[in-house]
Amino acid sequence: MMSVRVRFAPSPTGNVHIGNIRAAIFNWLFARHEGGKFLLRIEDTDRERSTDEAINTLLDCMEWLGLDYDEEPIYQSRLTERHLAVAEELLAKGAAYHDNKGGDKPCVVFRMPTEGRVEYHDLVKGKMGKKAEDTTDFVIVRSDGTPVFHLANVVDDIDMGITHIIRGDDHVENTFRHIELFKALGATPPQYAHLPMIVNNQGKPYSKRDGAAFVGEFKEQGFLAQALFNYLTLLGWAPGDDREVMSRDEMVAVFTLDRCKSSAARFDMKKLTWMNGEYIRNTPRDEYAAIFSERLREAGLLSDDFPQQTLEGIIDQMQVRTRLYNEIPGNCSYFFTDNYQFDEKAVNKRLRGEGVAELLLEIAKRFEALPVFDLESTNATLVELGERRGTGLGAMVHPVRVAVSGMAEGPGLFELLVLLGRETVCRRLTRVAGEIGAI
RNA sequence: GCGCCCAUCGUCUAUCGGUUAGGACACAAGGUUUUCAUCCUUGUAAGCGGGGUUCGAUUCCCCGUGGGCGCGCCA
Repeated sequence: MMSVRVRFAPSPTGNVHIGNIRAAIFNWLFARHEGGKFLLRIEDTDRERSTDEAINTLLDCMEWLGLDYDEEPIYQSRLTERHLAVAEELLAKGAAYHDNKGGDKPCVVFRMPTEGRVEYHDLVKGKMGKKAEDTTDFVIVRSDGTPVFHLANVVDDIDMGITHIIRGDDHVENTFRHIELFKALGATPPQYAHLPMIVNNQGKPYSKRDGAAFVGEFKEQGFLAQALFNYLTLLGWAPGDDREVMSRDEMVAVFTLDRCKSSAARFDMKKLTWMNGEYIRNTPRDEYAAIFSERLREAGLLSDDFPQQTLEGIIDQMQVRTRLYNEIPGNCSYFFTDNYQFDEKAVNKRLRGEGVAELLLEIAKRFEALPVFDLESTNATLVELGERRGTGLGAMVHPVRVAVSGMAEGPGLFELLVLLGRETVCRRLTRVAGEIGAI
């Protein structure tokens, strides 16, 4: 049994599209499951776009996602002579011919069969085929003497000993051509598996206009590599049981191509975000703490003299509530500065009511008078006041939360108050009481 | 236009002829007159249409419909 060799063959343009990286992930999973090799071939024949920077971006993305490859990357641009030699071979065999429909110099065109059928068995789509008369000849060497994708792709796959080609749906038509190319070159065509496209809300291929479309953008927005990897794996594939959040080892253990779907999958940012939150909650606390602090320092909110114990308490409260690392500064700036933003809806709902200013001042006064300012005492204060006024605890809690944090969400109120400290809480309550109309 | 492919809750999916069609996201309600960006419970919600094959079709076949992809010098 020949051992599996698959490849990821991106053209380095500076951005790696999620559709492409999903194909890379599936290749990687397949190789690891089969105990085969996962190879990287950089199709850098477009010298204009294939800069060193673009190649480094590509390599960074793969490293970030943990897509380790098994042999030195192949750079297609260095193989041009080989491609052209093969074109000559095809010409000599009569499998290709010169043509100059373009007008200027002739190009080399590969001859497709004219009778019979071109068929292959797709590992995810099943039996595929079309009549030879429905196929058309195609250019393999441009009139400027450079090899075209089809030729280079097939020649390299032969030379690299590729056994399985796992790629996007949009290559199905090319497959009929490529198979004939393999045959004309006396090579056995590899096995093919075509993955469904990742589409947007309109069912069109997912592009930059639909939001983050490149791996780098997800990284920048604070998505975890593991979460993106896991989410993408579930687009067009399922383990067969009810598992969704899975470790890499689990996925490798059960990944097979026959469990891939053949219909397009819609990209759902909400589910990815949820999954990212799952991964963040499962991140070791130390690791989360480091990232948390880093993000706040970047935002200019955390200084070195911030009390460590308080910071630890904030981290405990925030880790379970973080879905995206980028949300961190915006979601808890109030812990670090008096200059926090007020959410307009929350203000309107909780602070605009009659008597709220007076209430906040009353609460501040009672907090000042407490012997100790902790969870129990602050809680008791508001419960008692709520009873005394006959309005209940809710009428106390919400205005206080919005006043001291500016938002309607966050840690439990009493945890929040204790972390902020009596001084800060009272200062804010007093200030907000005086400025309600101006907020 | 021609060719190829696809079709289960709003979304991602399970089901490989017999299920009360399951799970997850999202949404809604409750726990909670202390919030949700956490947690628990519950709920709403699906087989594109028409023919066959079969004792029985979401599942197999055909025809429609809808969508995607491709159609000689992008990759």
